[in-house]
Amino acid sequence: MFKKAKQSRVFQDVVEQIQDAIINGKLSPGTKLPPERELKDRFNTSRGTLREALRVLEQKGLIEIKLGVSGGAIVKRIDAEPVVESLALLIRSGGVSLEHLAEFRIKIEGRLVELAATRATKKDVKKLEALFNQAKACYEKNDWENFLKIDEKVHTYIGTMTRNPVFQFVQKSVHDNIHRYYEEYLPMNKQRTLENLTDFEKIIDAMKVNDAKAASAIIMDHVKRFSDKMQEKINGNSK
Amino acid sequence: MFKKAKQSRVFQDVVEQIQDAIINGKLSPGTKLPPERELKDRFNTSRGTLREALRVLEQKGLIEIKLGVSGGAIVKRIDAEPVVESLALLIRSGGVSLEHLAEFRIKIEGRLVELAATRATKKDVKKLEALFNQAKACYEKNDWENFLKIDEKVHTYIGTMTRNPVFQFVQKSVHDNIHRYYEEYLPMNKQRTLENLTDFEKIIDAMKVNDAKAASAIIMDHVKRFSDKMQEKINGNSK
DNA sequence: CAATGTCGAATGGTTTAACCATTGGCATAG
DNA sequence: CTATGCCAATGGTTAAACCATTCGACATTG
Repeated sequence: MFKKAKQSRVFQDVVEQIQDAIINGKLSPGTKLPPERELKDRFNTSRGTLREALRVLEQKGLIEIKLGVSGGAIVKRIDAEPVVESLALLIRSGGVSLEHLAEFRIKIEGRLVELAATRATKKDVKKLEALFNQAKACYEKNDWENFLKIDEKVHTYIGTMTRNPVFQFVQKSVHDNIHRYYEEYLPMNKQRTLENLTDFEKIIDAMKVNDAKAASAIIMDHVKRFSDKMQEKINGNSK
Repeated sequence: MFKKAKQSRVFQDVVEQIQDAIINGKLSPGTKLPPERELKDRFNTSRGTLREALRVLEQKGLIEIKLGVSGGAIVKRIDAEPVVESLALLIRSGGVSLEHLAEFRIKIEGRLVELAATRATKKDVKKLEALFNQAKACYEKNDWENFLKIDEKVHTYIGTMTRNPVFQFVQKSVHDNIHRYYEEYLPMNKQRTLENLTDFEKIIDAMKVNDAKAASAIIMDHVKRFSDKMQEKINGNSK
């Protein structure tokens, strides 16, 4: 019947006005807002209050604030970063275990790769091959740290290949957060890295011919195998 | 080689300290932080700066601020709200279309229901049946608005049944945002509501016997059917 | 005694005015 | 022309005061 009475906080009104202007395209990405001392007059408020509004907008990822002369608030292109960050907060605090994450990956990543394989272009394959060569170089130099970094890039890039931002930020959030566990519980070695590299090569081959079914099967096997190993390790350590 | 030099903004340091304390469980949900005038002394900063930090924490969904005597900042239980909100921003600004969301649902929701069906308890089935009866009552009273609300609750509850918070967050974020589109582009009618209700009943039957495969097939068909209809409607309207 | 009204203190919200810190351009010296 | 250093614009921070909301304590009234 009734809505909650709107709370009257001046800075919220300022946030809404600027946010609406950005969403409606009245302020495009790259536009510089006037300096604080001018904005405060326009909104007929104090600098402190205005700055609280700017903090909120910054946190929402709508503006970026630069220092110095010719600094100020600049309208940002809206991206998935705030989603990834808040999802990360949830994961880090919300009783999300490695097992939860692994289960999610096992169920979901096959489908994501399916989509990526279906939509893979020659350019995508080229990009993947470039990453493969970097990974191979790390393998040969026994540089596990950078190998893992490239591995994460690969997963993120495959997310991009879906051409669907929802998949992209889910993939990014999961991998951002799973990586910490990897480093802690599943230290790489020559054999494990080779295994990873082999899977990677197989996936590229499947992507080349847009074989969604094959690509999906490979990744699901890959994820499952690594998750099981990590789980073993964790159980073993806790004994 | 080098990391970006940390920018020196006092309020960011305050945010980090409080955020870390919350994430590490040193501050549990429900805990009240000291009043601003006391916090400012503890952090050795001014009230203005402290308040900017509180704004950021509030926006992150980590604290809630109440007015009046015995008011103040209270640590919140972290939930999916910030994810939902930032996702909504992305969608509203055109970064994510209905098509993107629908594609994601079609690929993912089957897997989620699989898991839910596998883990369904008698209590879960009872809860679903209760929701079913509410939905049926709305159907008979032609109360579409509340029907949709219950429909959303059902999807959220099925997310809960996975016993996996990652699935829960994703499900909630997607459905919160897809719902707006439903109301705008796919007004319910008697026939469509009945169709929805029938699918619901079938899923409950599958859940009762933990038939993951059947439950998954039903939901995937359901999602696909409704997404197609909505897409048709949108394409039709834009002509 | 119970319901109601009133007041005051605690706390967040806002304002003002000043100063500090960073940055980039411009003037000046070499 | 180049390099140095100064200056002004702009965000960051501080301090002190006042306003607005809330809630408990106490008084008033029936």
